[in-house]
Amino acid sequence: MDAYNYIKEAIIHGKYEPGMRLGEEFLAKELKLSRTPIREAIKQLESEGLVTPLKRGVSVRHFTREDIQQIYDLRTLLEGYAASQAALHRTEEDIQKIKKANARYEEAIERYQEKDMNSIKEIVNFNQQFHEAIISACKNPHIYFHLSKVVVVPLVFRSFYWYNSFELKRSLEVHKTILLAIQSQDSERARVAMTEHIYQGRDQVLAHLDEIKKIHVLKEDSQ
Amino acid sequence: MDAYNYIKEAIIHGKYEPGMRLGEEFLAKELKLSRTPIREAIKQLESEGLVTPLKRGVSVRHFTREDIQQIYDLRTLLEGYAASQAALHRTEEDIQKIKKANARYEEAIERYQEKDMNSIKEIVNFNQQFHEAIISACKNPHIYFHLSKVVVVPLVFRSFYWYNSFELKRSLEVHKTILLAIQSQDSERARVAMTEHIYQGRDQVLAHLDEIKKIHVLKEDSQ
DNA sequence: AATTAACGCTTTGTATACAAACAGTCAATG
DNA sequence: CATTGACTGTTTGTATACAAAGCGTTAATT
Repeated sequence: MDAYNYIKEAIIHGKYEPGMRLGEEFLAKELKLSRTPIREAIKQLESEGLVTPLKRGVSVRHFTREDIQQIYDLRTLLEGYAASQAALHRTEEDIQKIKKANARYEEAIERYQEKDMNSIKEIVNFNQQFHEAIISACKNPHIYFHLSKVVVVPLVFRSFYWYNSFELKRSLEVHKTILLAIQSQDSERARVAMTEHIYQGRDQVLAHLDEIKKIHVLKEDSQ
Repeated sequence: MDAYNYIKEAIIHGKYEPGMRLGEEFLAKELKLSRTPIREAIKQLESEGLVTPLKRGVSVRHFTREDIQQIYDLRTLLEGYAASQAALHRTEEDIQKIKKANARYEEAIERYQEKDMNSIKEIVNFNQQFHEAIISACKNPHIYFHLSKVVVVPLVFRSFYWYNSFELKRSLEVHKTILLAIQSQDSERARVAMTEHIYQGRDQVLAHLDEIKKIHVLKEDSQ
């Protein structure tokens, strides 16, 4: 794995906590690389907004309540639109992909063990596949490109950390509603259901924002 | 000016044409720098989508008709939303800023000389200030952040290259309509007017897409 | 005692050297 | 004649060395 993805994952999973300073030398040692590739990775992360520039170096970005409100407003707008367009332009193949992702999501939820990192990673991953399948079904690759930067994965990951079994199942049901709307080309319903779904995710993030600053990464988690 | 901005400007103004390969060594000579800072700049431009990765190195991104359609769809969605929110949340100060930008825009249009690069640059610049003033009036800095990446400046620049005096004045009138709607907190009107305005810009780009591949950068333009 | 100047240490920015990967060419072989 | 293989030159990827800029601490002066 290259420097960019390594650092990104570390931020997503909370290994590098919000506010933590990321010195080049430090990262170079951590990844056993020289500073050159590290610097390039940092530049990219900076342009995505995952780290914020300091007077010297960067630190892991910290998101305030207000940030989260605003980011999710943006996300509902874009992903709601994507869902509505997907309903209009989806092919049979798109539908199969969405179904498949959601089936895997369902399986992962059944296997779910509270607060187990690998279990969460799995769920987050299939959830992401579901959303991405819809976004790519809208036939506007530029939406996909930009949404992948709007969706701040650390926040999504945190929201799943706090889901309980019931909430996961509810989220699964909403996924099914969205799928059905897209399948039956009901674009407005798809938009509204997606919008509501994302707002629920936002509420989850906001509800648990203060509880801990860091999700503890367990030993057995690091491969 | 740093490597990133230099290359970006060169792409915007057509000095580096779409499809042109940008080798590190070449850019290093051009900017009289070593490859190290060049590479960092390229990584950033890549993550913004201004250049596309090749098997080896990158080339200046070429936008197809379809790309332009899709990008502008996205832009209307976001900037239409921004205008509607600006209408709801604008302060008196915001209005003054928008007015001021538009006044300068008007002056620049009066001074306009067809196909003169500096004249166009000036107009593009004040137009941008107008749009940015509205976006920042919507009080969601994340929208600003992402819109600045959605709005592909090379395309905007090209569209202005082809505007004639009449079209510029019409665009000015639409600006005034948008301003009025924001001032009177008519959010839906602001959204619709902005959306229409951007679609007009898109039509302009599409209409002249084939005419030339490159806008010739005049000697006296390079400072 | 407080303010500032200067020094040294840490960290980032840039250049250069070297290693690795890729593309194109030419020759050998079926 | 086409296809494959090795060779060569070019370009990117990484490491390291050095330059420049920031920050903290200490010492000197008021």
